[in-house]
Amino acid sequence: MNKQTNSGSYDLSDFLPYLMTQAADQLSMEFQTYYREKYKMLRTEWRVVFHLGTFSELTAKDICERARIHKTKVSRAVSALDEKGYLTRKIDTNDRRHTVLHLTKAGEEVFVDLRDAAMGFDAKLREELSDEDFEVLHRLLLKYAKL
Amino acid sequence: MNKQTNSGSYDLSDFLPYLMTQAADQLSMEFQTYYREKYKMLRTEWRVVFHLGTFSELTAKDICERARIHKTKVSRAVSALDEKGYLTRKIDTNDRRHTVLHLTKAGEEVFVDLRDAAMGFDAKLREELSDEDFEVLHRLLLKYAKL
DNA sequence: TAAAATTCGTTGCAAATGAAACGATGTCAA
DNA sequence: TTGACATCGTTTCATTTGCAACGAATTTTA
Repeated sequence: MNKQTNSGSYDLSDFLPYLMTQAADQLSMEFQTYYREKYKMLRTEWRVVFHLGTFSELTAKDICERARIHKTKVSRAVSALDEKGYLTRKIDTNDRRHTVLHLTKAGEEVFVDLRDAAMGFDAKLREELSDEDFEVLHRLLLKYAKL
Repeated sequence: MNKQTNSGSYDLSDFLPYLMTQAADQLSMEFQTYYREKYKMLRTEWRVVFHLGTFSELTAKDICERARIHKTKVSRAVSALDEKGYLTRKIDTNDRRHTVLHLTKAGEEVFVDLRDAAMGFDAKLREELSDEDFEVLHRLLLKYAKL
């Protein structure tokens, strides 16, 4: 019924959180290499770019909530992207605690490139799966991710 | 056909590596809290304990390969576990570059407790899934994790 | 067998992370 | 009003990580 190698013993690969973490790490590797090498970006930076590319104008807080990233990490990612010239920050005149972010032209180009790369990678993965397998996987991951 | 929220736009939750990372993070959270608070252990430390508990005697190198963890991290985890009194190190007399590790009595108790907690957590997750869903999920994760 | 190369594990250093405190701003209630 | 509290984002500090260099032990090669 299950895939234990030693009869009676509990294997780490039976532990779903472990197995999923390993799988996610393997799947993320290739794409991570791409944005790290091509744009010298960290994971949080690429996620911020993605959210801004998709939703145009967001505050750091918005990104924290959407992406479930701690505000410290987002703050540093935003600073790094600002220094790279990929986004601008504009203080909200209605509530000066808020800073509205949006991508520059250069940032937009990075977004388009990375989004296309992600879509291509995704399409490739999907081709290897039957529709049924994909449906189950996507549904369960969505459920666990609580997105 | 797919779950996009904005027609025509590509959502991050469509990107399998991202979605799986988020799901894995959510699933790992509860268990992580358990070993962090109860035993002040880091993730790598619990994994080392698990491998030693399962396979009794291993070198640091063995653990690196089995768990796909960098030797630096394993080295530091082993040192930490040694200081906590959970394992012993014994230089291999046949090849003095190797150090054979194994759990102490205290380490064994930690292993049993954590393994049981993991099994319980796993069983709870599985109850919520149909056999078909579980089969698909487990098979695909094993495939991607390349374990 | 001597020199070069390899392996195992550790260490030093720079980068990345997490938690808590902070300043600036805004809200609410006395 | 003004004083207490909440929010947004940054900064500081301690911890964790990744990379490269290293020492000791062993194997390979010339």
